[in-house]
Amino acid sequence: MLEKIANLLSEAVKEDEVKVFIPENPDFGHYSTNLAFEFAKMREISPDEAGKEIRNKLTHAAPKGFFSRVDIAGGFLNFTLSDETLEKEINLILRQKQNYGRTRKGHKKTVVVDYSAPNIAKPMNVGHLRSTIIGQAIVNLLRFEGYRVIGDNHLGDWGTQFGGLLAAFKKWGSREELKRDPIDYLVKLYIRFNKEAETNEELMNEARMETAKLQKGDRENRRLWKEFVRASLKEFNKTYRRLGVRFSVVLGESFYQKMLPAVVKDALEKGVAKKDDGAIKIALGDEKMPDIVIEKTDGSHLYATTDLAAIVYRVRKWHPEKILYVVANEQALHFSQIFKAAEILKIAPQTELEHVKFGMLLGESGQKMSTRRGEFIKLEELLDRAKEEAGKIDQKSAEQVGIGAVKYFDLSHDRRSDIVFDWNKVLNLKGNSAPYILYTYARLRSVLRKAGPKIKKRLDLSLLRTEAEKKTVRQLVYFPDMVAAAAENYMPNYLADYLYKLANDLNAFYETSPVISVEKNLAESRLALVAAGSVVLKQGLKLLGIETLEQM
RNA sequence: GCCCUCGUAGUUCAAUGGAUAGAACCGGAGACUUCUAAUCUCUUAAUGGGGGUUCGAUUCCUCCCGAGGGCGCCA
Repeated sequence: MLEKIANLLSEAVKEDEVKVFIPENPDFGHYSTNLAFEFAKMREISPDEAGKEIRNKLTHAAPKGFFSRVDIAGGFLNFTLSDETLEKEINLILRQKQNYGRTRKGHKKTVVVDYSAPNIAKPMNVGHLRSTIIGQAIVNLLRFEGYRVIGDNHLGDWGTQFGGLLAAFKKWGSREELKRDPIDYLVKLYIRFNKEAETNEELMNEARMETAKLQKGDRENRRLWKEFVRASLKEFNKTYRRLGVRFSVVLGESFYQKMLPAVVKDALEKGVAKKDDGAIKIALGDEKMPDIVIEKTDGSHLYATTDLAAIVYRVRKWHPEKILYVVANEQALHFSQIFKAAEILKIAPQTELEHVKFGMLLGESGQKMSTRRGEFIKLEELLDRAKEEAGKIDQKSAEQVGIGAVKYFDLSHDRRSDIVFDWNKVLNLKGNSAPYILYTYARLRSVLRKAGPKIKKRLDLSLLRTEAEKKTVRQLVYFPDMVAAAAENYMPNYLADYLYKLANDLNAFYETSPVISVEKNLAESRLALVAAGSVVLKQGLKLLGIETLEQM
């Protein structure tokens, strides 16, 4: 709708960039534009005059009866949609159901979303939560906008820590224990390794040797490493299943190892990389960014090299329009370096690379959570506690409500800012939370069930005149706009915020407007509103990765 | 030292350069013989400070103060 009005305006005044927004105050209509300010300045006339001129032009361009009124206030033009338009829109919701708001903006365009990326042999902690939850929401949103989306879990399955792990496992390891609780066991082994290595030089050397053997393809090490990966993945998948997260592909860092020498060779041939102190570096020619090492003196490669290889691979394989990296703020410098290098190397000329960054989770003290201080909470533990908390109110829906609450807590924040991790806040089941919206939905569904087939869903807007009803209608129509804004800016919190407001309006409507016990025509109109509300809540939550419940 | 983020009610968070800065939690007062009270209705309270750009600044620029993060031949 927002786009439609912008197009109408832009057609009317022959101007490309027209900004239309949703005014917060409903007295200012459904949509507003500040176009008259700009016009006034350009033509040196008063905003009022400019407004009138635009309004005249618009009435020719707009379909008859589309707006019920266009007001001029200062330099603002305020558009109020006619009942006819609103009615059409609500009926569209009822007809299209979960497809209401779906667009084809991304038709024939591909986006790769790199998200989650846990490390093998380490438990997923709340730090991984954000990437996983935000990443999945972005994947859902972009698909809804018609993009072909490749969700890629860039596993941390390669690196020097495997040397220590291999050495430790060969010395003290037991297959049975690995089977029983793989990640927990591997962590214990790794801790023991680090502790003993402090006093035992020999152990460190062994680890280095094991790493080298693994990288050269030693059969035994390769087999063990694969076992670690498989066991860890099995546990991760349990968590992903709980969270409703699904990847298109899971290509870890190890996947790109074979490509690394080629990346280095290419960079050397293009004259972008140079040998320096025995290592190979890419000079970025930017004061704000240190150069990046892509090959160490000993010939081995690094994180940065892998990332460059991943770009090459993704571009060749999917020809994406964009690659999004849903990774924490802390890695901002790393990604600017990589993107700059990609630019100089010309390995992704048609692809936009973007770091979709997110803030840290801080401990309750407001400080960074750290493993050292024992503040890093395991993801599974968090989910279990959320479930337990929700179970205090209702056992049957505990898992879904609890997990929904955790997801919503994350997604309702601006992803870029740090969040203070407070159990009470995360597990809050009241107010601005998933359970609040889920509860609203369940009540609406209950009304629909109780009404049964006796009452038809037939909308007559002239009957819906209370404040609560009008607010709800207004809010419903905004759904496609909010989804589009959330998708285009990779900001799921726009949608979360919207759903909360909608639920708020629906609850007020629910309190004040009985459906079943009223006169037939009114009942039918209200039931239509209930149905439309439930459709939008369900689909909106689904895009955030939260499943609704019919009863709770 | 250099670079990047961020300072909004008591607390935790919102606000694509727009109109009277919104919520939630906490505190206080009310509402269930009527479609589910995990609900609803009232109520107190905020843009760190100084300049600037603009018709208009929480938002952009600049300085100051304060907080966090990053600057590895780690990932």
